[in-house]
Amino acid sequence: MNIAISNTSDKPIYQQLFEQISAQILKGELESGYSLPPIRQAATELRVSIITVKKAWEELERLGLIYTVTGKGCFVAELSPDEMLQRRKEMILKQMMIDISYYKSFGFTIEEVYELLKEVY
Amino acid sequence: MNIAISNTSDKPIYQQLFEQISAQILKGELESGYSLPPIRQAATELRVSIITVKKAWEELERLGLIYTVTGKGCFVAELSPDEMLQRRKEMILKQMMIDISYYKSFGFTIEEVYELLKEVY
Amino acid sequence: MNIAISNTSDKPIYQQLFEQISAQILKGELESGYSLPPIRQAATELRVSIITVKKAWEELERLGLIYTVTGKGCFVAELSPDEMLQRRKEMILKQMMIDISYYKSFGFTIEEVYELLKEVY
Amino acid sequence: MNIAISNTSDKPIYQQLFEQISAQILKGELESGYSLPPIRQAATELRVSIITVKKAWEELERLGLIYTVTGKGCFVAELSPDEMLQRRKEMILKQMMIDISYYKSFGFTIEEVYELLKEVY
DNA sequence: GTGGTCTAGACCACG
DNA sequence: GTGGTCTAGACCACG
Repeated sequence: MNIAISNTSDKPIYQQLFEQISAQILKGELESGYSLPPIRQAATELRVSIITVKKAWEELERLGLIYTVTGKGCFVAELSPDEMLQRRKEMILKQMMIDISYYKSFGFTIEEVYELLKEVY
Repeated sequence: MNIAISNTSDKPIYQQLFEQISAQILKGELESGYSLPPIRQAATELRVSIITVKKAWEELERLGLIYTVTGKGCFVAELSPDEMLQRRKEMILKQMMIDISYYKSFGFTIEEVYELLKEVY
Repeated sequence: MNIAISNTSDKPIYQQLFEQISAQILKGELESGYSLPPIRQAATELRVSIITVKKAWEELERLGLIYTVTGKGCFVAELSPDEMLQRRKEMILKQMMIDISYYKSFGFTIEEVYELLKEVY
Repeated sequence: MNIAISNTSDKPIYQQLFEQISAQILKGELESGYSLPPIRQAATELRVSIITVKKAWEELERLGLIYTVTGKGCFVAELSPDEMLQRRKEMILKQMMIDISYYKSFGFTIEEVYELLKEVY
């Protein structure tokens, strides 16, 4: 588990957990079949509440990125490279819709947005 | 006042108000000297609380986009076209930093992000 | 009448009027017997409400800096140089008490305050 | 929490709260990491509304004097002694500019102001 | 009529 | 339990 939690971020902790682990799974950094640490252990290591970890795990399961084997634990699901790319796109496209409507509301064109993006990327 | 409030958005109402009005000011749609509607009237029209409107107005004043004349009302501040462009950039750059770190965390390059942006813009 | 009104100041307009005129009287810039402009005229010149001017004039009269002759207008009161100095001190001492308690609350000594005052005077 | 609220002061309650707590932080009386009382508890103790406390806390956070950890509470930020002195100066310099222009308008020199200050300090 | 402030109480997300 | 937000209504100073 290579996770960085920020307590002062606007993002809820469970959301930070969810995003970072899903990214690791979809980039292949966590291989299919890999066993996630037990909730209690993860909570201790990350110094967050068990409830928080559970919420993140549930969201991962809901999206089919992990699956639970009762009594054994949680495991990274099997995804083809194509599926992984597709899912990665979905993860950012949903956010992009929101981001873009914000940029647009301030009157920026796609080209202007691209120029600014390059500056800060 | 051309404002659309979404109750389903996770953005607080005062934040929506602030963003929409600041965008209108910085795009020149509300000219300098223009008198914003009295907060009580705005609250009634938008069907929100006075305090909610006040909070948005306060943020606008804090950024120097409007100013208050006691007993008279709130007015759009005078900004040069250069300042307006600069401010518009500031408004989205701060958000862009956050957006980009999200895209990056899922392993996308600037070019890939640009391609996806074009699709949905 | 040499008055500068700020609409964006925190100070109420009538207070600005009162302070500036009392300062001019107590510094001898407006001599005793000098006739203040009629309220309506002052209001027009200064582009403020009649009520505002009236409030300032009332405060001046309350402190004995001007007096009203019914049907004739308002006139600067007669004050000896000693009285004028005394009154000037009173005007700032009252405010100083408030200012000092603020400086003190942030832990500054009189010497430190003096050093800072010199920098910005 | 050692706060004294004055209902006779013309300073708003939230401003009094802000000033007193910021002074305590910047003088080192509240150490970094110290947990401020929950806003609801503070509101009850100080017999003011939650929103009033919130407004003061927001200003403290805006200046970086405290930070919020969701679900945990508000904590005093970490500031070096140098930063604390710098911030303390900033807090009174802004006010000093206003105070001085008032003293000056009544014709007092810096030396005269200093003499009067010593009398009442 | 205008803004400034305040209250008491409420519902919600997060942990 | 913690903060975040919101409401409806109130009183006040200023003009």
